[in-house]
Amino acid sequence: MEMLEKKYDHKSVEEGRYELWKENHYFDSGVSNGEPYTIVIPPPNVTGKLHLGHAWDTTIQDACIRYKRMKGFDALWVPGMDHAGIATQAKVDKRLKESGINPRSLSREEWTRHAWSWKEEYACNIKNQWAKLGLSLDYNKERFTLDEGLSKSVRKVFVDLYHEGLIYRGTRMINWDPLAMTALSNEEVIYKDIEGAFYHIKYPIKDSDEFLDVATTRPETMLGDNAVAVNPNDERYQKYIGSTVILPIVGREIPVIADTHADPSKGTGVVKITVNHDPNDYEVGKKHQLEGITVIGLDGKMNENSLHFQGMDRFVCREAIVQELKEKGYLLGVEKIIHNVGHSERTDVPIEPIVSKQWFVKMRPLADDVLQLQKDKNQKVHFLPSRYEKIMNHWMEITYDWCISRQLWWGHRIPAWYKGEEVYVGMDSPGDDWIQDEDVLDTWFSSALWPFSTLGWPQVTEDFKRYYPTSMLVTGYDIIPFWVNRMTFQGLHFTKTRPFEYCYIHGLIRDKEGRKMSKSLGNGVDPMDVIEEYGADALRFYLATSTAQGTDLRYDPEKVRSTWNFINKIWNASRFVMMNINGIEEKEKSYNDHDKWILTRYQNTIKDVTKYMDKYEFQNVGSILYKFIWEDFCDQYIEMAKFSLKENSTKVVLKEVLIGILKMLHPFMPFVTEEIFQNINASSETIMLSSYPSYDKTKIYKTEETKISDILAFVKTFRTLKQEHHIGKEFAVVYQNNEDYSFISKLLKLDGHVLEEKEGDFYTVSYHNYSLKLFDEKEITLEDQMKNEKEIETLQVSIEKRKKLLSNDNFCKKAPESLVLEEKQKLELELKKLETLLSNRNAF
RNA sequence: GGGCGUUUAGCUCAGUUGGUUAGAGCAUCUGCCUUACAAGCAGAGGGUCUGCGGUUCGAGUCCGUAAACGCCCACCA
Repeated sequence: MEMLEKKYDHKSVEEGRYELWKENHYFDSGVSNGEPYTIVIPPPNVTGKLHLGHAWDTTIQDACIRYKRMKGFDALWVPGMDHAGIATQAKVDKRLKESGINPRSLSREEWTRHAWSWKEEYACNIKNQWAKLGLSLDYNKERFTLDEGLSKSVRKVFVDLYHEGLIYRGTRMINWDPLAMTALSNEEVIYKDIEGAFYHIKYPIKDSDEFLDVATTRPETMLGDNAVAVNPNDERYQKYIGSTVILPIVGREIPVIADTHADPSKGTGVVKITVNHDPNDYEVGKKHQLEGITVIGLDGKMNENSLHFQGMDRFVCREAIVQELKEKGYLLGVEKIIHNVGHSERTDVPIEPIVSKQWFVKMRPLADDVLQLQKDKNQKVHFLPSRYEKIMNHWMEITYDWCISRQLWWGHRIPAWYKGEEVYVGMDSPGDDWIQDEDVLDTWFSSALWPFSTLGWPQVTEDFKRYYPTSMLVTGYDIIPFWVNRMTFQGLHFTKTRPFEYCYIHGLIRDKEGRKMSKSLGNGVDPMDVIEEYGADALRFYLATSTAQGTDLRYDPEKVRSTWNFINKIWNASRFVMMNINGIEEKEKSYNDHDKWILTRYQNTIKDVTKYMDKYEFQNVGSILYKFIWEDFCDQYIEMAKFSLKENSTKVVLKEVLIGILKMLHPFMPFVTEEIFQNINASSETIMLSSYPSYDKTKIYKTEETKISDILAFVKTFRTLKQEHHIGKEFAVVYQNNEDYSFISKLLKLDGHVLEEKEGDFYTVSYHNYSLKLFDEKEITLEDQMKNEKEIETLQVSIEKRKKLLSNDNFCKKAPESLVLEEKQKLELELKKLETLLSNRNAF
């Protein structure tokens, strides 16, 4: 046994440990023949560094995996990363531009080579960060969304869905990102409140002096207007239905149509219809057979249909048009408003609704299957906390077809080939004279298959058979619509089962003021910096145990620091144990009272911790362990053990309880627990593969536990009284009776203070069966008496309340018997205490 | 418009089948260098659990209602 260093030094403890674990294959699955327990990591994007949110997310998973592994499960944690289409492409383009290369001047093949080298670089960074965090990932199973196997499953899913009629190609109005120059799904559009205006424009009625007041937030689209609509029931405008208005500036004639889309209560009740630039108008246009005119191009600039505005950016054009309308007398007014505008999730530019030919997944049948699944208690995905199930179900109810094609180079190429008008969808090219679709699939299309594609699907591999469906998925609530929902319907459709039994949802990490961590606010925290300062163990324990399931976490460095203190405490307690267990005999049958006290509490701790680990309530695990270790083990037991260090039983108990503590902490603080464990066992055996403590009721000693607890309560009463009355070193005590006072004397360090008998004023200190007289040399002051009186008063109130409660027939009849008994005992204790206080009063 | 969450000590948060003296960390106050740890030890103070109403012998916990803050979804010419 090597002695530990005097101080806990997280750097030297963590240094090199991960590499040893990895080399020794401790992370490998398939070693245990226990029941499989599987988690697939939410694959981080290969676009940058891991942030605190990743650290949180992966710590939770690692804690689960390590716990289950110690419990004898065949634990598999699948690592991997996501190619992150738009995000990565944007980063690669940016880097190319910075080195003076126009990314679009490269061929697709050349560009892709750059992207892969980017991927290698960032994947390497991420793996280093995983190592720093101590994640026990099985690297034998590592996957990347663009690797060969996963690409094959992506194609298989596409092809199958196509043949089932659940994927189709069609011309629809979609969300277009003019900066990334690609289509987006509805989920990738973020609505933000921004300042804008209602522009009231005069649309003159043909051959008349009259006009219609049309309000719009997007005047630039008027160049493409196809009609003006009023509600058929709106009396104000009945007479105009069927007439013609002249589009200002443009001079084009467009009809006034009747459609319920026009809401009489909104604006002026007259709405312009721009079929090609608004989703609602698009629908109206279809109904009324209006031919759309596109005026904004894919790059967000006004196109050849926009007169002298051609070439202007859409927002520059807005200003220009408003100016011209004003000059020509068509502008009736401008009304400033705050309105919601859709922005691209990735590039943050306002999205442009455009009409385009894209690939879609037909959602209704797939979503209905999930809704059906969730009605089956035995087959459903169980959310933790359960309220998040509603988020998924709601999405499944309202979802519309998913636009899956992206006009990018980085991703899975759509397995569709064209020859003239012919379309072929299949796993491979049908021949050289066919041209493959240029587009790639939405990143989430491949992510949706992650739980099973990583395990070898569509092949029915050994891994797939053994580890699928997975046990648990851990992610933030913000990812539910993008990922959890899609994994669920794809998993269900293709594997006929839920992809994971449980879905553990955590919140977002915020700063101390509750703001989201973001680059623009500059309030982000790099987990690697925290690890440098306090170590991965402190960060992990803090992250895993600080909040209840599903709630946000306000990051507080002070708490990481206090977790470091906690580890330092464990470190020092371990040093104490190791200093005092020389010559230990491992077999021991007889224990003294305080040994039995801690053994009993230790067993109860195992029971509670196991219960909460199984329920994934880590907050509770954390507080139980913290309290047990710091208060029971360190503050109380170690102090008592100092009286019996020569006894083998105490050595055995110190070692047994410490090892149990290390094991229970290990899922959260893998490094330091391993370090101490190996030192104390003087072997290279790893704590990772040791067995988790299990509850043993034969080691519960109720009588002794109660007795020592009473003694400790008595000791506390004594100390409180001594401090409150400023009793210094000169004092004397006289015992009222003689039971167990040698133990109490040691705890209170009373050597030399105990007298047989003494006359004069004294305080009585008592708790339960223990009682003594405490004499102080200095006079008892008025202040002391006041304190005593105040205590008597509050105690009397409490006694009255309890008496009243116990005399309530309803309470005695309806409350559980044990509670009534407990109340009676409490009353008894209070009455005894009152007696003591009253006798103190008499002494004054 | 539909839904969800939060509101508990100065601050950040626990409190999961309702049980009567509501907990922790940090901060504050007092006394201690007690040989594992002063990043520590021994004590103390601090809360009418957002308001109102209800169910109950008993409510931080369940029900109803109001408010503040936050989030999600949908719509917004």
